[in-house]
Amino acid sequence: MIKKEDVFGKLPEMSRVLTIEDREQVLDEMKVRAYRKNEPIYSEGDVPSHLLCLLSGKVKIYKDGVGGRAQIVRVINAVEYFGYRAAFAEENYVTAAAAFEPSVIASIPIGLVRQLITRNPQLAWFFMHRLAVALGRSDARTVNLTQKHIRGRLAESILFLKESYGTDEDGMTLTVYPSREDMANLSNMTTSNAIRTLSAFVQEELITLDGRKIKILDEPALQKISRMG
Amino acid sequence: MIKKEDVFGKLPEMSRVLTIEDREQVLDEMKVRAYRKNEPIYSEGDVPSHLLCLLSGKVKIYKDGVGGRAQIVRVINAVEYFGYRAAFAEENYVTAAAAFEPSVIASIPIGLVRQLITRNPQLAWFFMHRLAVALGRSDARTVNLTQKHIRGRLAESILFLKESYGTDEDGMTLTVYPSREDMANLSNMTTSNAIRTLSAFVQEELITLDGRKIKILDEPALQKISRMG
DNA sequence: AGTTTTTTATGTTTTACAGCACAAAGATAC
DNA sequence: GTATCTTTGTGCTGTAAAACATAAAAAACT
Repeated sequence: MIKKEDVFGKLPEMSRVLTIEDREQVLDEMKVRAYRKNEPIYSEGDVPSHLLCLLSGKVKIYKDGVGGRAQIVRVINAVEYFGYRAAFAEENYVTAAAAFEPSVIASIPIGLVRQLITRNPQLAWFFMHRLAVALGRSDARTVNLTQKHIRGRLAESILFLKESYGTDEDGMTLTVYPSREDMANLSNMTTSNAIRTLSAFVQEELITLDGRKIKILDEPALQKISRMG
Repeated sequence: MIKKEDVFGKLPEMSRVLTIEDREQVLDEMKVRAYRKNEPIYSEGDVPSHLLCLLSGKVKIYKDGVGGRAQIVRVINAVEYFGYRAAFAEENYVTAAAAFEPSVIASIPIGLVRQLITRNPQLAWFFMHRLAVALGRSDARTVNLTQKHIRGRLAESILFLKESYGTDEDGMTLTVYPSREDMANLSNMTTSNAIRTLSAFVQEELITLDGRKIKILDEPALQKISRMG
């Protein structure tokens, strides 16, 4: 059983800037639930009703495109808010979210969040900052995914996962275990090509693979491949 | 000569929600200048110092990618704010901006804007809303540009320009006159292919071309091509 | 344990698109 | 008014990556 009192202290910024009364209201209205691996969290077209906060686990935000091919547009790491863009834009979701691995997620009704933001300029600035950073990343991603060649895109995805989720103590082994299909959906390529190109990277001793475990052997080389396209 | 007093009334949201004192401060610190066609407004890597507002004209936001190929990520129509993402993210610009056609732009120091936002929840919400909408568009664009085929991407760009800048009284002729290279940079393709595919659309009587003037003849067909990829 | 389903792997074929090359038409400069 | 530069237009060639086809391996289910 998850205690909401313990959860509140983890919420970024909110635990820092809210008044006592606001804290109590958040605690009162917040819900917490666990998601199984690959379990959907929300879907394209859904009406956004809550601000979500990933307390533990890993989440992917993706968009289904032409011919059922999905593109992962963003990944979420604990402890981070997500799922608020659509609500702030007053739109339905244009993306879907699913758990990469078993995850625990807190949700706070969006109406309450909007009140808090109105009352609290620090919190407003916090979310503006996050949105602005995300938009910059998204624009960069658009260009990278469209202009780079397969090897460049895959190299970038590997580095992106390292950036996003970090590594084991060895500093080399990714702590996320994506399927080949996930790698393809990150890198805008078919699963076949993700498999093929990963194999090529192993051959060239840039990485090693152990099932879904990816270990980076030559990060500078990957960076170069990513940059060159 | 442009009178700043006349300009203030045009500024979205600000002219509506600011206090008298804040209005005066904005008027005092605001600058207005004109840009010639294709003149750069800011460049990738620049430090953002001002909130910009396009008073008249048209602006493209783009990013240079691999091999000098540019990708237009967003377009701005009057009267609309732009150039604030980087400042809000506390980053340097990751994109560049240039005038599509002769344009007049007001600029307000970003420090002042941040003060206004802190004092004024309505204004904060306004910018959050804009950022959230832009992020959704950017994510959608990522998928469209990566997954659709050339014809789909070009059809989408034509519809995108219609959405963004509108049409003449006939409801069919775009009010923006992009070069073939602009069309290519919007649609993630080479200039040759933009030319070729535009010609194909003319052949198929989906559009007519008169120099850079694009007239849509069969919008439903273009929408279908855009959707199908 | 055995059966089915999913994931990974690899080879082959096809094609969409980039990359030239070149020419004509327009725009800009001198 | 001629020369130069830019933009537009078309044809041809090469290739990167998708599409398709199997098969082995791993995982999930009975």
